[in-house]
Amino acid sequence: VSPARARTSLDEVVAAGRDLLEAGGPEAVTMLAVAERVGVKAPSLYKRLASRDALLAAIAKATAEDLGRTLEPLTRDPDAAAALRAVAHAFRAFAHAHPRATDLLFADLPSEARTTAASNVLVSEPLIQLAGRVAGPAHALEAARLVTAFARGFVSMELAGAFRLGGDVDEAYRYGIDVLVDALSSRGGGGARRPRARPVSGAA
Amino acid sequence: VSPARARTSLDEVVAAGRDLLEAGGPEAVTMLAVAERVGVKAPSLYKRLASRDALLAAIAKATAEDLGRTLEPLTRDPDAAAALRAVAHAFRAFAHAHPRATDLLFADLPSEARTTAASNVLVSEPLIQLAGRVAGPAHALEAARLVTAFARGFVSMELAGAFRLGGDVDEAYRYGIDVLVDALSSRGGGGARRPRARPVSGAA
DNA sequence: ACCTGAACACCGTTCAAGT
DNA sequence: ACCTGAACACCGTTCAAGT
Repeated sequence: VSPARARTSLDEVVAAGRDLLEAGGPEAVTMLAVAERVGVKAPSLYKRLASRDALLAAIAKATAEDLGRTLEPLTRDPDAAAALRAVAHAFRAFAHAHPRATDLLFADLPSEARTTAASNVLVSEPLIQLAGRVAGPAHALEAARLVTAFARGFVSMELAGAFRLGGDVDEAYRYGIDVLVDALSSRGGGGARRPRARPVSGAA
Repeated sequence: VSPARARTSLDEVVAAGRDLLEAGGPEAVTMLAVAERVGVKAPSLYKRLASRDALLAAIAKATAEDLGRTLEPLTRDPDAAAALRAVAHAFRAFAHAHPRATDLLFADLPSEARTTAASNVLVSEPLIQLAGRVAGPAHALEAARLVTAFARGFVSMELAGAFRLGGDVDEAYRYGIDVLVDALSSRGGGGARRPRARPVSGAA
């Protein structure tokens, strides 16, 4: 006789999870709510995913991929300092567009699978290379971590509502990024603020 | 007849919650586990706290107070740049000593009560004044946010295990703090690295 | 091969009743 | 005035049974 045909898919399940996460936070990502959204009963989800934690990890991974696709092209600007600033501002814009998912990317996961995603994207090859172009190859990794840590910290505090002492928050972010990029530039290799004609990889 | 006498207290309940949090993460902070620890049944906890969220908020608040007490004295060093570096390193040490609680301070809370605590401590009066001494009064708030965001971002990524590309993590933090403090100093008011005899509050 | 209903363990929370 | 046992709703997860 006819075996039951699949009524949903892993992608659909993850997409439903992302919607619920953005709409109501992690606590709204219930196996029951996800199941209802994809037109299935909760136990069926376990054909696609081992657990709710695995679902959250899958959401984090999908988000990390989106973020990576958003940022990567920006690292190619021949003006390395401008590229680094652009990446930082694009990260913040992404976080504003997907606040809960960005939070999840860094923070929420129990167990191991958690920040793997975030670290792989945000301190990944293209960003480290870019940081090396700005700060000099000897400090590539440290410079990437410096910018990443600032951006992540600023945005997470901002999303959590930690900036309630007034002041222009956009301006504070721009100030921070400018200070960082300028400092890294002047410590790093050659011309700090002069755009370079093309990427260099071993400048003194 | 004799009314039942109190078998525990709010302080004891919060202390039990902090122990459980540090030992097993937020999911280990169960009303049942807390109740067992203080020698009471779970429903009795609701005489002290409105909800589990209120317990987490109380834990965050207590942690914020500890952190504030740890950092505040360091802001008094007449050498403002040295003081700012010391605050940053002390914050990281605190986070290493109380990783789950520090995470909670910034991230975990549902509802409103959450990051109130963190923001009130980490971007509070003494820190803003200190940042103003380093970067000049016009940029006090932005400079405080810059250092705070970096420290919070770095430490949270570190605690989440996001730094697995090798490199000396201690050194990366020191590098970041030094770059930041130097950059703020040279942008800010008067003598960047020369210690000042006593705090100033309105330097050009 | 995927689906479902029923069931289990666990948890936050309420409440009537005890002292 | 604080304590408790019992109960409820909700949730993640398992599993035997259906197609």
